[in-house]
Amino acid sequence: MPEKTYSISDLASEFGVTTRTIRFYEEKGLVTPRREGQKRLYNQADRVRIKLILRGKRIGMTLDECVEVIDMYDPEHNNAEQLHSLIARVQDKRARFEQQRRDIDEMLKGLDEVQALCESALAEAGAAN
DNA sequence: GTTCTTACA
DNA sequence: TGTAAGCA
Repeated sequence: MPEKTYSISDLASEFGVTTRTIRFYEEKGLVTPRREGQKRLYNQADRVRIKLILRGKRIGMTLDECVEVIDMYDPEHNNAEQLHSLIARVQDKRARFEQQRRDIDEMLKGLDEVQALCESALAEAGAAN
């Protein structure tokens, strides 16, 4: 039987993105839906690809990284390469995010200090007047 | 009503 | 990516 297809709005609503987003991904070469005249027709593979791209984006991967990983798909050989590559990226992301968290904690600490200084200065001013 | 392209923010 | 214009 013929493969199920989807319109751009079908996928947009399913994944909670706008049609603009999907067309944008196409411009970037992340997906290449077949055309029926002018209309884009997405097949199951296109659908999965978009789903994977959005998943990658959620974990901090750039669109380019998503494509790199997705295009490594190689079921003929376990996908070992792709999986190892993905694991490496995940570890890298984790390290970066943890560093960012430390940086933010430091800034928060700095804010606490400044705020405390300001408040004590106000308290003294109030006591003097 | 839905999708498309193009262009600007 | 959002938004808008002008088509089909």
